[in-house]
Amino acid sequence: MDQERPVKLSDISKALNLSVSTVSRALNDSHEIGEETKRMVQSYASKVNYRPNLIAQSLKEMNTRYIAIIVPEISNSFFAEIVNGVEFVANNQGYHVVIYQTHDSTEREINIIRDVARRKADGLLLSPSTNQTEVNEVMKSIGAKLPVVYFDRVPSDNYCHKVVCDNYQAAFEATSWLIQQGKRRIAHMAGPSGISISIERLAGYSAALLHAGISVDPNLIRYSNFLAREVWDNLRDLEEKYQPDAYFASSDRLSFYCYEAVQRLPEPRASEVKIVGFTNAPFAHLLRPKLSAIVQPAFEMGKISAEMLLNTITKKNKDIEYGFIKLPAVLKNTE
Amino acid sequence: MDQERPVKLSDISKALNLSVSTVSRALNDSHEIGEETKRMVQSYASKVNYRPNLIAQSLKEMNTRYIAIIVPEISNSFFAEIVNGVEFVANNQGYHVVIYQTHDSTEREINIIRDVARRKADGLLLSPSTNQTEVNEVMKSIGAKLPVVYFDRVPSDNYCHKVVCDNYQAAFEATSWLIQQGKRRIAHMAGPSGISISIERLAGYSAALLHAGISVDPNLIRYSNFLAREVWDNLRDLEEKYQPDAYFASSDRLSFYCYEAVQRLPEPRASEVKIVGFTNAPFAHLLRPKLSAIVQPAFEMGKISAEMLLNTITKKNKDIEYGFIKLPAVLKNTE
DNA sequence: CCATTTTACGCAATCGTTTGCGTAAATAAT
DNA sequence: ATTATTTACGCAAACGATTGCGTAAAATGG
Repeated sequence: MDQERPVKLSDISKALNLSVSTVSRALNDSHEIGEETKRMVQSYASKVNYRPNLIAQSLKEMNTRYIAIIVPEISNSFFAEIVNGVEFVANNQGYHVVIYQTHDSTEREINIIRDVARRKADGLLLSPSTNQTEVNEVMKSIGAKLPVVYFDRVPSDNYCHKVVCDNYQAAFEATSWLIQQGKRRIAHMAGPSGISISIERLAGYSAALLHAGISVDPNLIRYSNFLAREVWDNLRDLEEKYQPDAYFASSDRLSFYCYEAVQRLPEPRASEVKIVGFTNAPFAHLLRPKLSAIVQPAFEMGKISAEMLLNTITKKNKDIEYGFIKLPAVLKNTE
Repeated sequence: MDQERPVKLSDISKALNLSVSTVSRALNDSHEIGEETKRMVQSYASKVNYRPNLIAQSLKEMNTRYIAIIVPEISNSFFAEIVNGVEFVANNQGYHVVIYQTHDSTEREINIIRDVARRKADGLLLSPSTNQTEVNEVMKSIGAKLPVVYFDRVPSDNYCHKVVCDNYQAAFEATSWLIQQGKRRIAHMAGPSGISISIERLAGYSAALLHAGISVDPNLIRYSNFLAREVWDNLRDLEEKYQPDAYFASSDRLSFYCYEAVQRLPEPRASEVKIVGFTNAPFAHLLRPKLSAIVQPAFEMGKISAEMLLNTITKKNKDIEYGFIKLPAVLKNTE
């Protein structure tokens, strides 16, 4: 028969005529409990299926053995892979990973950060949608030593832990590859102008053009907020006025929206225009015509982020040594 | 200056020369606290950025105001949409949603369920990878009144809450459409044979064939565990021996693995073989040749699941009335 | 054989909240 | 003016676990 109510230490202590503290120590295999008593307690506990109440434990220990990760959208393969890398490391060290998504809403993001702090997560992995100063505000206001590692989109200052891929290099290579294919009028579909990844990818794109002796035309650079409508509007405008011969899309979603819009163009443009974009979608290589992909080492990024975070959690008394890791991305699905 | 340590009730009570209980009541707007005192306390609390410790609250209240959802893989668009539906409802009612993934591992699934119980989540949404009797075992052993709603993959018994899409109908329509297209040798790439969705989809497939006067050939039915390798092996074998003229794939991942394998076949088969499969991938419609898609109302399923769960959580004293909701799926991307 | 250490356990405080109950002072009722 | 009621607050227990400290009994030492 199944008990109606989870069994707790005092249930065991009553049943065995022992004190609660003795039971607790016996279950934790303390040296100050007799071997025989330990066996008694442990066998009884497993018989009645005792499981310590993690809330009570957390309150006492002031840690929760879980870390939180906040991402814009879990369905985005890039972030899903990051989460998998994080789980891989965290689970090995006995930590659980709690996933939150912001759907690119600043309000949600702030609420989640506050909640994570109030629930006393042991650490936080964050790729902020929100602008930097606002994130700083929130971080201050929670008034706690909540260890944070930023990934993908990171603050510019150096007093925090950061894990990114080499966006500049990746954008440089992608753009250079398009140039090698004979393209000269390369449009850049960029993300929001404020955030780190947009800035670095734009820089790489510009550098590649200049390196090839092509001047950077601001008209060919379009910012948008990961929304299909904005990408489509930008693309229509570009097509009407400038007819680029290639597109470089700066993120997963932008890549697909851009690809879709190009495919809807009348021939021969639909098949002539080349597209290269950041994406970790596992099925991107199935598209015809091809979508050339800059693939980030997302799983690895997740692993490293989690390792950095867990390090600062366990060595929290030591002086902090801020880390900044930058990993290479690779260009795939070229011909 | 930011405080080093989160401020707690006793900090406020000392600063204001009040008792902790008075402070607590003042912050909770209790009627037995004077208006002036309330204002004092509230303004001071917000000045020092007081946030109640949710762990302590949970321990006292014996609820946590969050629900857990366990899915095989968050990168799977179907499950990601479900999660979004769940969040939509839960957040509106003041609940947080904690997402876990099993990666189709029974061991992970069981560990997660145990952990969810120990952390005293107020409820659980579950699409079990694990076989039914084993799940029942675990549910018994946690010895708690943890409300559960099953979705997608559900147990066969009627003493639980369930939300699914009409798999039989969807499979019937998909298969019938292939028959209308003139296909007769339709292979079925099915999921693991034990679980509800596989059984129902197979039934719909078979019924459609019989309805059209085509006999069901067991050789054309292949089970697999959502692994690319298995799908590819099955497909190679089918191609060598039976040369089906169409494939019906029974899940998101199976659809893409199957599509990919077919595209690698030598022409003219690659473009002649028609494929229809379950998928909620947002970019499935970009594929050429087409992948016809059975799209499940995932967001809706998530919403309904969450509503059912929150109902049983808040009305837990009332007698339980088990619900079983079945929603229609639609066939898209046909010509 | 007595003094000292070790063994094995219990008592009580603690983590940060909430809440039932008790009680002074203030107000209202008679 | 005396009693009854309300108002506004404090004390202490509780949620379930962990742990420092105290202390009998047992083991050890000289």
